[in-house]
Amino acid sequence: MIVIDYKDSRPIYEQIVEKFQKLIVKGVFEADSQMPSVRSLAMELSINPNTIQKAYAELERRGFIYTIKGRGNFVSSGKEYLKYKIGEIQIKFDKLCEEAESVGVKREKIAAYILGKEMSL
Amino acid sequence: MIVIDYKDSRPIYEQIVEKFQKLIVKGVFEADSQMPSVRSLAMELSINPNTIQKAYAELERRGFIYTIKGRGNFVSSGKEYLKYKIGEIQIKFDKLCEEAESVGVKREKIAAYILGKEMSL
DNA sequence: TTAAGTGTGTTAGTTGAAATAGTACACTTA
DNA sequence: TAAGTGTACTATTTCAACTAACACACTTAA
Repeated sequence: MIVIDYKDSRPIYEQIVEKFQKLIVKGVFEADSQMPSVRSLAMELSINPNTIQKAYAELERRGFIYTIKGRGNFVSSGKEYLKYKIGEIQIKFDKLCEEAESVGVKREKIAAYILGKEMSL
Repeated sequence: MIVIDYKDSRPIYEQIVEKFQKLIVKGVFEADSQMPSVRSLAMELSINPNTIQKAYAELERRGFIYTIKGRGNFVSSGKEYLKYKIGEIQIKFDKLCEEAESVGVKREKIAAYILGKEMSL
């Protein structure tokens, strides 16, 4: 199911995150179904359990899975990740708006630019 | 004028960039006045000329100074850096808007959020 | 209670990209 | 031509990210 590409320069845990993320977004897994345990997947891929752990922690941070200590990792209900992602985007807009204001660009101007009513900031 | 802080974890060239940037923004240097040469400043700070070169290249990229080969580096006219910075911010807004649209957030909604007419995206 | 499963935390080793240095080259001016 | 300037190439160093080893803690079922 999951294959590591050692020609790929990206870290292993990142490859794992991406692959599960795609599968979950596609709806391949049922909500609340159990993920492979960190040990079994590590064994299958011949890598250290900590690397799977790191991937799972990131998937949890992004809202794709949730963890119950001693029981395992489980797939989140489908829309959790969208909520997470929009939250992240909102934070980025907040920071960027502050940055723009610090160089004299007003919010009205930003809004107009985004709506295509102004060609530049 | 410029002092390196070796307790500071940031790289030397970055410290130099920041210090000159602040001085130039403050208007301490006249426009078109000459910067210290890479060699003289390197000598003064007891570091390699390439490190100064790297700092100056970054300052040029940001629009704070300009270079004439064989002659030296010179301070840009005051407003160059603002133009640069606003350009950078514009690019970031473009990317962020695309990202938002990819998860179903419309531009109208973004504009409304930025203007404070909506509490969240 | 115990055994076998699960995740977690701490520490140590590895490795690759970024930072810095050494050196040689090219342009500008007097 | 000499003494100043910036620049390019390569080598070395350093440090943070990644991965691994191992011990600990929780959950469940027999």
